[in-house]
Amino acid sequence: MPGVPESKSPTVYDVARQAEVSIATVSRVLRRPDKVAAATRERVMAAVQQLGYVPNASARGLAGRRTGVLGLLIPGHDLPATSDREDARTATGEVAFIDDRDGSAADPYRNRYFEQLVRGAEAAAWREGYALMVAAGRDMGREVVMHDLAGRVDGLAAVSRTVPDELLRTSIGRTPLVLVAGHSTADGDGADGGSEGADGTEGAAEIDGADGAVDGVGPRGAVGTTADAVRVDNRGGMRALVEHVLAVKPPGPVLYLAGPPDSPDAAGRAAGFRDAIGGDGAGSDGGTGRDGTSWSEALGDFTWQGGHDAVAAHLEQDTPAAVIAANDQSALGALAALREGGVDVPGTCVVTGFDGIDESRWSTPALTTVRQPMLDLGVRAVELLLRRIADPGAPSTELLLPVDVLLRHSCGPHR
Amino acid sequence: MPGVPESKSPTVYDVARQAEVSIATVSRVLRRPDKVAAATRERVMAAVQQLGYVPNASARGLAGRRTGVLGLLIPGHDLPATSDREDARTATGEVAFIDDRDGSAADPYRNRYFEQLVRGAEAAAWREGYALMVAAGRDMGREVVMHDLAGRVDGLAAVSRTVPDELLRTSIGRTPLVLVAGHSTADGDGADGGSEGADGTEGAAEIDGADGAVDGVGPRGAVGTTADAVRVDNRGGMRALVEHVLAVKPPGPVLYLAGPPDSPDAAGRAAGFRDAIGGDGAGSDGGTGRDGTSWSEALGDFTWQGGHDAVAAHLEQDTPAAVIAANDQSALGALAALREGGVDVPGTCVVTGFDGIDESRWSTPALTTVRQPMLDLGVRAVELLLRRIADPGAPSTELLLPVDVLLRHSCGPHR
DNA sequence: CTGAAAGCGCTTACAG
DNA sequence: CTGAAAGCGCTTACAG
Repeated sequence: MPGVPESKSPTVYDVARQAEVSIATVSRVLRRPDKVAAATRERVMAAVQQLGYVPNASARGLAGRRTGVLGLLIPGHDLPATSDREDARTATGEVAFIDDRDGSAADPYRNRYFEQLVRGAEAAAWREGYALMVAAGRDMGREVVMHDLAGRVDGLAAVSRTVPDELLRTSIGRTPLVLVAGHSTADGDGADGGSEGADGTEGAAEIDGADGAVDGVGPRGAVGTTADAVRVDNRGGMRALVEHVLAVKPPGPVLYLAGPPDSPDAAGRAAGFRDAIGGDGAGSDGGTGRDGTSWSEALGDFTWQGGHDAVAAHLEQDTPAAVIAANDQSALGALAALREGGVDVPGTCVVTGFDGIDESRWSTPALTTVRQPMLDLGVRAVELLLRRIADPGAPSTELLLPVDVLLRHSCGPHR
Repeated sequence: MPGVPESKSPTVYDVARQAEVSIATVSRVLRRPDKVAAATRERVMAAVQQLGYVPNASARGLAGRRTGVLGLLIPGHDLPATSDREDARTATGEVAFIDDRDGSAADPYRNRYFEQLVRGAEAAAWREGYALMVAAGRDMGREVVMHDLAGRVDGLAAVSRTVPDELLRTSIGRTPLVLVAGHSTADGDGADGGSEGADGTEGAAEIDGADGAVDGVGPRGAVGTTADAVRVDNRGGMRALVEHVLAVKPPGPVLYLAGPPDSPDAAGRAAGFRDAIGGDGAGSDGGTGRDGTSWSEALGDFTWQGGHDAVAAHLEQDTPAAVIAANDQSALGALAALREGGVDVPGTCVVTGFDGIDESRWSTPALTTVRQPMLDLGVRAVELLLRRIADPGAPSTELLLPVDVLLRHSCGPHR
């Protein structure tokens, strides 16, 4: 292969020499082909082909002051320990047999909630000519990951509460940032308090002190800077769902199975419930709705067990005609408690969830729920980020995405 | 905020000035802290903190001749058209109601098959100090994506047949490459022919002409270069599964529901079936196994419909005591055909699949199947890639990962 | 339409 | 242990 360097990648200089032009022209052909004479362009392209030239993204990023990469930070778990993954077998032909009649062999480490988000963001980014770099916040070293990411990208979309606001502030520096609605999925991560208005107003996200990176320990800045954000209409979705339930449920009282008090998602959904039920009792834990329906509230924690236990306890005093759960997992727990209590769903009592997780499709009966537009969330986050990058000084935007109600068997016939 | 530049990100020079050291020392503190005196190190770290310094990854990549990024190329679909995503509503409070009693509202664009792969690769990459950049091959512009990716990463893992080998060769240039086992999921993508031995030998993957980038059109190089590869033990998994089935199935003939002839996965699984059934007839489409079991083969195409139709047609002549399908989707189709034909599963006939897709858990009866270690596939691909990057001249490696058999109700009681 | 030249922000031998 | 200097491979005004 005469004249072709085997070991080293060709550079603009190699291409320029081969095409007998300057490196400026090579660059122009690659970036703004219309600015170059057709004949020259073809010579250069031929040289590019021949040499198998691939532009070095680092050099591009450095010279052009943009990386062409967007970052996405999502919650995530660490890998299962190697010993769990590998078992003892590595050789071919050793096959493990697993009794999975209960379906429990599904990977517990899987976090499906954000897969769609990633897909949406990824597609939108490439469509706009950006690559997407995804990082799942590890329990260990989130700051490291953040920091690392911040230096690699032109902008960062972060799922709310993936990292502490403090970290966002100091790590990100001047990197454009978009906050993406949090998640209601209970995931051991605990702290679900954060940037959304706890009253369900879902106000703009605030990052305090984003103005100064000088003092990392002093009092938070009095004037918070507002970041762009994309959220999901928790409140409107729950309102619509509950209005539907009130129209179709059997006569009798309603039980609202709430989420944890410190979750903004839970707060938004609770507000939607109150919007729909109306009447007195707003703010308290029970009352009579505007249509005369009597209702009460039980406290869940977004987990299956929490939902199960709360409903089981409630059943000892009363049998509801509807259980409105703040999320799917607790609704699934409620379903189990009702079954154990001999309550027919949806005949005697209808049940609804919120989130649209896979399990909601496969429960018996299948769960009526509100699906969050995770794909769109990703797309919008990228769009917002791009806007912010294009105009760093623009006023901050907050998008509230509409949701879908998925009608399934758990809320009975659809009159 | 006196002395703090608001608009421009601080560089090593700013840090050096603040800490009263040279930029070389700043760099050293960040990369090899042990090589710097403790006092100096602390001064520099303080300056880094104060200025909110974030290293520029492009500059690092350029100077250090490595990007610290690994690429992963997976098959993928484009985003649904905007009109499909957005509907007419954007305002809050507009909620769509969707009748999902049949569970069909699941996102058809979703490709779950690779989500685990990505997770495994992502986690492994970060663990090793690399970031991961994922690109889903778009129908349009795969080459563009590939090319773009190649310039951004230190190495690339590509799912087999995501892009044509030709493209791999010319686009990737000198970027280290690892091939990851293909997929058997029928996905409209069609061409499933490729790098695995069609006889089930699953030999090393060959990329022809990887030696020269000079001639993009001439005859393929006579000596193919072998790329590293990670594969899944299709053959061993199917063999183990079938041995189990032979032990538990009701008396009667076996039907092997094969995959498309041009699929290497299908070939590997078919080979595993023949290993297990033994006896004569190897290579033909039926015969008598070594234990006297009579068997025949029907051709499927990895789709539900293909499996359904093939089995429905078969039922007109014979009722099998076991249907071994080459993948889950066709097994699910087979299940439906058997139900329509009034054949009791697993009482009269047992059924098995291959892949471990979600739907296999939720079918009635739940499907016994072989689960591919997708998470591990991602982890191993990254490990192999890192090894290759560390030693470009090393002989190529091929890993064959063991699989799990998931025993569920479709193959009856487990004696 | 094209070229010469500066510069993007780091890392890394090489001296000392 | 620390600093001066070269250089990584591009892009982008600025001239012409």
